[in-house]
Amino acid sequence: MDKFGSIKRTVWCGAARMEDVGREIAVCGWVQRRRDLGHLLFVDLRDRTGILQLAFDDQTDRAVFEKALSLRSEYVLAARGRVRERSSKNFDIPTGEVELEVTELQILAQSETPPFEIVEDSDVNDVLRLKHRYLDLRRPDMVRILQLRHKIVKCARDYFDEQGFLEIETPMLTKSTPEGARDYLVPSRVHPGTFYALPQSPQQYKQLLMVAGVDRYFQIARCFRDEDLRADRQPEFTQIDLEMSFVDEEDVIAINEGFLKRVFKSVLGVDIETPIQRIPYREAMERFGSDKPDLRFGLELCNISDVVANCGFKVFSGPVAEGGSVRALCVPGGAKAFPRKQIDALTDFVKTYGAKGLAWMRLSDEGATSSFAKFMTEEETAAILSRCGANTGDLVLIVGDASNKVVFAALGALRCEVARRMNLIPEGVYKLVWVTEFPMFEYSEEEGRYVAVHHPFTAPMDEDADLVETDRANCRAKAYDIVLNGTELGGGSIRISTPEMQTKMFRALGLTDADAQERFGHLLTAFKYGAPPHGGLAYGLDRLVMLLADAESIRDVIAFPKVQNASELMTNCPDTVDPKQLEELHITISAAETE
RNA sequence: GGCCCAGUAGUUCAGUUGGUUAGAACGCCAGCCUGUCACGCUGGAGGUCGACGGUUCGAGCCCGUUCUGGGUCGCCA
Repeated sequence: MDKFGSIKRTVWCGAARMEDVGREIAVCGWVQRRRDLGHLLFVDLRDRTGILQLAFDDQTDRAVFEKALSLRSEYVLAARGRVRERSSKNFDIPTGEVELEVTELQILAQSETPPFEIVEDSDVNDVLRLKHRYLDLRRPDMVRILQLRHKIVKCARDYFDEQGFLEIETPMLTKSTPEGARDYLVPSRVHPGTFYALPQSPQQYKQLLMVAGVDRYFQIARCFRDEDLRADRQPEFTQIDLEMSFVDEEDVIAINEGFLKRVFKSVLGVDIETPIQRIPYREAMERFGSDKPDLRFGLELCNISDVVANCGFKVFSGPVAEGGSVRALCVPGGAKAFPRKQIDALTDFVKTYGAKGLAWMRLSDEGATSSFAKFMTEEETAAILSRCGANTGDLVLIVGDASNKVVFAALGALRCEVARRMNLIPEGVYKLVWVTEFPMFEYSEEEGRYVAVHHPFTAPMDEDADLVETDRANCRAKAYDIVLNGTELGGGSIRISTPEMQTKMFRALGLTDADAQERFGHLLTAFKYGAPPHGGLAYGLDRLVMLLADAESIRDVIAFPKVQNASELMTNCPDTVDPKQLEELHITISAAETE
């Protein structure tokens, strides 16, 4: 092994070009591959910018050649030499017209044979990749994602800085306000029996910054939620978080359309159209069965409740009578695309969303066939087809349930599934939409009370302000989500900024004034000292990177992600701790897992 | 907490109806090779078939349990 120092890098591996021919340069990197031709030896040297071929032969310098013979995959090298034109060129890589004729070689580190090859588009399983994430991150596709992520964050910093925003850090050790997601807790040593919570978002702090007169704040904010993971959900994630004073919805939306325009242009070179389309929540649910509709394809839902309200088929008439609905998805050309077996699979699919079944109707040249023909008159069947606008060759899929929530969930998901199966989703298309006028409250069966759909600091729409007290079910909020291709990228709202309305809000959520004071007293008190009207938005940075990088999993866009059970495979955490640490924290473990 | 999927060499996989000594490619090791670039050629090493238990004359294959991962519903103010 050689001591580092006498060879210092002058250029990155990926940078060498024809115009460098004749220049003396020095490069550093890892051995990607060695090609031993006997009296001639080639080594591909890789750093994060690319690959440069090093050339050795036994005539020029015997000692350097012998040293090169000992090289193996992933050895770390520093090499100095002269750039020369290759006698046979490789036009597949950017540096492929040149090579480095090495005159001085240092081996800075040896490497064991890595557990998997460091190559692009590796199909090695996730466990192995994550256990050796430092190797996984050497792969060019991972390097590109890290760079893309950096670029997006840089773009956010530049843009919001230009718009007069101050980047301010808010605490990681905060007060637990258990409303919504589970908190990660941190025990206090100094105050026995008490706990900090890691922030689920900087929400309250950023509002307090508005009271402080900061006016425009943003932060690349790490957030924590102790809930189960998904392909697009990690317990520890990052938001681009911002808040503005003296604004209404239009101002927040305008600033963010500027940001989205900028980030799409600078990262993907894509021009997005502004203003971005807006759809009220109610309409999004009716048309797409989702509050984050994917607008890259059609397949809108159709309400057939009134058509089937009095039909003989109880599966349809029942839900309508019970206050639910029956809705249909008309699939053009679906009659052939979905044979019986496929429809059975779709039935299983909708059942996962709570639907009791999936009714279907095919319209072919021979007429209509359906899963419910014997329960219905021809007129009733015809009425459904007519309502759906079904043509010959189409398939109509129908879900009815006493709960509209189930109908929307099942059909909203089915709509996307059908589009996937029929390849209706165009690639390289970015459909952004603002979903607005979210309901303020949602009744939680589990808790037996109304809970905030967004969060309890969201302001009601001006025309619905009285409904906070009188009709929670129909009260709408000044809340908006930005949705990209069916994924919620971010969300925000205009906030409540008076103690009176905030107090009303807490009461509406079933909190006593004493509870509200105990949990949110800081905010209520702050609002007594002159809170400007304010609002903001937070993006899920990881999801944004995922979509722009076209990554399948959120793990691919986070340097050191956690796996589904929220552990981290490389460092093996969470882990037990020394009893002494627990003692200092005044903690006793009551039910330890037996190892 | 529920449901679904996967686990065979270092890696990615194949493995017939349950039947002799579990194969391939890549990687690794050794030898040969002066223009390769997924170098080539020759040879070699490498396996607790995730684990445990059961059925069977016999299990990589069938059954049960379990572990590890993935997806998803619930959950995610």
